[in-house]
Amino acid sequence: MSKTSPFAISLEKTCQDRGLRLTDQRKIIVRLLEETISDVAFHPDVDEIYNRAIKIDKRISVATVYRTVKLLEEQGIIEKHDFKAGKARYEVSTKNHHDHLIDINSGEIIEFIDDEIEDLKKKIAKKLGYELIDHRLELYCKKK
Amino acid sequence: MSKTSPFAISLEKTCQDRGLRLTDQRKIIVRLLEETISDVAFHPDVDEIYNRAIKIDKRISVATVYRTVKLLEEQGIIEKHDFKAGKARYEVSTKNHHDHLIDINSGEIIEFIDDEIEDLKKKIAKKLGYELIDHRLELYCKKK
DNA sequence: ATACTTGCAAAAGATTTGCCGCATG
DNA sequence: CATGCGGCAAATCTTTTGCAAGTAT
Repeated sequence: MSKTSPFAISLEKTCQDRGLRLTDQRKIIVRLLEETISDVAFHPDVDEIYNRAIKIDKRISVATVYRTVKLLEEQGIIEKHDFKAGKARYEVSTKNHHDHLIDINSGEIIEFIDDEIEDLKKKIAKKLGYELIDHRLELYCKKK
Repeated sequence: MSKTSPFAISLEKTCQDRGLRLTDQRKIIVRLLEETISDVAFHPDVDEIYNRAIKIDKRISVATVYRTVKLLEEQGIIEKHDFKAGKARYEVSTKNHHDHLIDINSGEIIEFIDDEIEDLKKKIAKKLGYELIDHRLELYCKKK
């Protein structure tokens, strides 16, 4: 929160600009999600967000977290990931698309960007007669 | 069933070799899954398998489909996919790893293999100090 | 014979939703 | 003040599981 990343134009502001009502609970959730900008390895699931949230303000329910997270995703403000674990994980959308490497032992998530692979994705879609809209690449690895 | 693909060494045989008990219901499920070999666009979910199965033999339950599909996956005989739709989809494992292009309008799934991208994956993992164990690349596209 | 499988229905885990009082813009 | 939002609990959806009975090897 104090550490401002170049992307952190304040999600609260972004939400306001989109005309989303800024309730106390949304402010808290949005603030927590903001941490995923500076902490690239932090991809919380609903429960993690909820548990952190109630520590700040008890007047918040899981339902609200679910609703907020869904709303923000529809707005393209955050992204939903699945990482093979049964529950969804979220992070703030950044301008530059990145992929994920998941440490299958520790569960740690590492983000990476590789232009070469991004180009290839587009090229492959094109070759098959499609336009690339969205994509995901996940590398499940173990430490050497 | 009649059309034998080069990979179809008969899954039934494979199961036997692994010491899996071949019950009537397993035979049916396995036979249905075999179709994912010849029909590369066919990635059924549990319900689809179940619905086809009961047409062949009523004495089969969804629970068994879930149990069988899980068993086969643990054996590495089939693969589980998630494709952003809430439920898991399955296909028989083939020797050569391939990726998926999902038509976001029709839901159609296209498989493709690209050696260049496979190499890149390994290279990236290595660069980050990891060994690539598993990976998934999905391109969500729309027809041009 | 005996350990593994199955069906059924209940349970579990994640996510969604109806209702109604309440807060935001 | 009006519309949208939140809490709560019930409802959904997918997947798992306990139990008693049946079956493959």
